[in-house]
Amino acid sequence: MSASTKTDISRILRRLKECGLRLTRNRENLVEVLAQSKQPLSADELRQKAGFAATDLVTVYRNLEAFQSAGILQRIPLENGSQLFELTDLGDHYHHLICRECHKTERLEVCLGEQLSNKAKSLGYKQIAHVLEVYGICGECDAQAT
Amino acid sequence: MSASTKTDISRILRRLKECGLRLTRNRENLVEVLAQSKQPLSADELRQKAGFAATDLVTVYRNLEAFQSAGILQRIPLENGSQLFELTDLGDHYHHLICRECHKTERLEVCLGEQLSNKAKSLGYKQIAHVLEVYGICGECDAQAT
DNA sequence: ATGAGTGCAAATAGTTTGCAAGCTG
DNA sequence: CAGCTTGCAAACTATTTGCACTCAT
Repeated sequence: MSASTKTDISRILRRLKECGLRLTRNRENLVEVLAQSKQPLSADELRQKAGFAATDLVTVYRNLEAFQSAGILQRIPLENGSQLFELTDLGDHYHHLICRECHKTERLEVCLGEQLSNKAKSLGYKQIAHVLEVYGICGECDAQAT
Repeated sequence: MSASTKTDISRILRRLKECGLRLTRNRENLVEVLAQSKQPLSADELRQKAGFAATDLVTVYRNLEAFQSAGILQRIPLENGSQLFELTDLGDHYHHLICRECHKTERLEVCLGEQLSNKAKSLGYKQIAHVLEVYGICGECDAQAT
């Protein structure tokens, strides 16, 4: 895992460079935290885990935006309007089952991407994207709720 | 349309009453606006269309919350974290193709509800809900963007 | 050295909460 | 008349923007 994570990281950094983004301490940190996290993270969790380097939330947001444009990051919307962030393989994306309490997530196998895009295109829509997420209370959180 | 809308409205109001909600001028107005709108509306659009009665956005939000609990209303999340609201038939719900510019929406036929719920249940999740929305730029908005 | 990247402060948008007064059943 | 509803003001959260300074290339 750690070996493959390491190569993942340098591959991602290379990709960022190819997109004309500069390699900064902040960005390296953020990519590393994202790559090592087994779960999608909120902007603030990300800042905390990135330690001293990524002190400012603003920087986190701006870099997440840049990462998304570079096609290496996906946003996962929560029911309350905030979001989690997760690395993806170039342009790929995933759907999830998400606990609304602890934000633990599991990837779902389904994806209707093509079907939905075709429908949208046939109706004259451009720049199509879709969201498919399932929310619930996981076993642990439900137990804790007494 | 207007005749059936009228019966729709009284049926909905009856339902609210059954749920222990009082019938106020505000609520009647909101239900009427929602029932007559061919498109889902934002909280603020709803307030404006409801006219003099529903002056306060706070009241709109509180009533939308109540309507949802009564099972007659669905929230549609947008990409920016805000939401649109739409009446639904008791507990039913829909998925949409939504223009990110003008918020025009079309209902989609797909719904993976059962499949997704089963998966989530099998993983020990409770209080399961899901979101499936498609976003794009509709033909008109794309043309206007020049 | 040039312009992308950053931090700080402040603004924003959408939504929520507290509390006193008003209205429904 | 009890207590659900409402309005006003204010708080809140997540996110965005402006601007001067810094750093990667």
